[in-house]
Amino acid sequence: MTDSTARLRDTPRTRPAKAPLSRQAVVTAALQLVDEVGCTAVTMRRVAQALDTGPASLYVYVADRDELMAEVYDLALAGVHLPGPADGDWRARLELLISRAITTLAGHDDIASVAITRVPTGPHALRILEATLTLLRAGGIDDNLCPWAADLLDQFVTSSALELAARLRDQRALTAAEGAAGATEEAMSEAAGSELDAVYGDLPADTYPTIHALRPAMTTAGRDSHAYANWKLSVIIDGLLSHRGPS
Amino acid sequence: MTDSTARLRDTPRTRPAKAPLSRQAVVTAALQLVDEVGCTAVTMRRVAQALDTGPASLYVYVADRDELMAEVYDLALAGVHLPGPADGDWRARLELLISRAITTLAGHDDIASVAITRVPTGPHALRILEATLTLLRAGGIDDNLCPWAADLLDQFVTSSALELAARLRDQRALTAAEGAAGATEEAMSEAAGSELDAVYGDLPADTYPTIHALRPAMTTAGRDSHAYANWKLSVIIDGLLSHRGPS
DNA sequence: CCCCTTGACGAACACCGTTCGCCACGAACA
DNA sequence: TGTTCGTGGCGAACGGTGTTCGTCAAGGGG
Repeated sequence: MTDSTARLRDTPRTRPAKAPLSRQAVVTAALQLVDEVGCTAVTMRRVAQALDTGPASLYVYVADRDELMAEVYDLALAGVHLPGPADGDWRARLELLISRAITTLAGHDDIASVAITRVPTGPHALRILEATLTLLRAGGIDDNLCPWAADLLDQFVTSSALELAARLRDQRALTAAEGAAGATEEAMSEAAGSELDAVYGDLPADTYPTIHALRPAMTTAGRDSHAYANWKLSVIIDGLLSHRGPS
Repeated sequence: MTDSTARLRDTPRTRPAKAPLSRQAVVTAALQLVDEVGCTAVTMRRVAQALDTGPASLYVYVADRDELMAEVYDLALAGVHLPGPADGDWRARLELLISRAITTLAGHDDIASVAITRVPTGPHALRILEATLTLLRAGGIDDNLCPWAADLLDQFVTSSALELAARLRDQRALTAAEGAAGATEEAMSEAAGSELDAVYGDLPADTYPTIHALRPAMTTAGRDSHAYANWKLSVIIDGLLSHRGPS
């Protein structure tokens, strides 16, 4: 008896500034948790624990885990600053916008994966879509093609963010393992080109002649460079421009 | 006693042609299950049930669920036929190869999602990579750029397959719901342009002027047409070609 | 002052991936 | 031929998940 009443009185006293538990608080805590433990490890129980409450309390503000993650996705996109006139012409601005979107999303682990299941319709996603469409129009892309082009770019952003996030993640895991065990040589070789080079290198030359012939260029060493990502983006924009004149 | 011996004698007699439970049998059953109930619904328990055994038996042939899905992914890729000389020049063949990869993958629900987490190194993935690289070289793409170009195309295949699979899935769910309830009007409007058009349509014109201006072209009606996917692919190839001359 | 709506939440349900340990079976060997 | 031993098959269980239900306390309206 006294125990329960004491606990009831103590709990609010121990946490007097406890969050009023709004929808925004839930989403913010979830995003922070995504950054700390990764996307798949963000469970309703952990989010609730971060707000020190029970899992059932979250469902007052959020219908699903999916809906929560969609909200987290849009909150992550809030960190993307739109390029301004000082950033150059339309093409420079577009490349900057896309690059920022990719790096920002990849900075929150696999959060971009929610954009695969459902088309994002949050305010920040729309803000970026609006900016993208404006820049494409400024580049002279045909009005009928702009939505398609924006969709293609969005597809590129999502997949690039996921790829980058995956690389960042197992790079982090690698350095962590390196810290634990002193396998410097193994860690070095894996960090440099991962075991993918070994896979391509050990391929029989008669079955895969072209892979074998291009093996020096297949190394994943230069893959993490910004030049690679920028090259891909410029390829897409060049392709869009070649479709500008004719419908 | 008699019960147990009877059961022991009956079980093999009831299932005399029971599969010897090989790795291939597990993977095949998993792929079939993917087609029937969808990717996320493929659980170890269900795969085991399809082979009428227990979940623990699968771990003799497969280390993880991840490894199983990776194997399923490669088995799915076995269904894409490589274009031959009769299919036209290098560009026509490349476009055909990419299109086939997308539609084949999308035909097995979200199976392409395994290509996001881990780089596919199965035999069929390598077979397709080999063909892609060969066609790119035939197109005059610089040898140093071919791996990058192949990676870009692969990224495009994966994301396009996931997008297409998602559309196929909730299109199927829609027709199923239509069959259950007779909401013909609602189903029609949703099937035609989904609720995405409504989202874009109800956007305030002052906050999102470009989206509003391009609204007629933003309709998702024509999005499922093959023309759309082909256009995106041709944009990428055009972009690659514009990088052909200079390094 | 009482009632009654509503947010908070403990407990539970159904299910998941994975592991442990036992059991029966087939082959190798005496 | 009899015995032992390694191994595939698998029942049972563990720790975890998303989600729901029914209860409970608090606060505003009558």
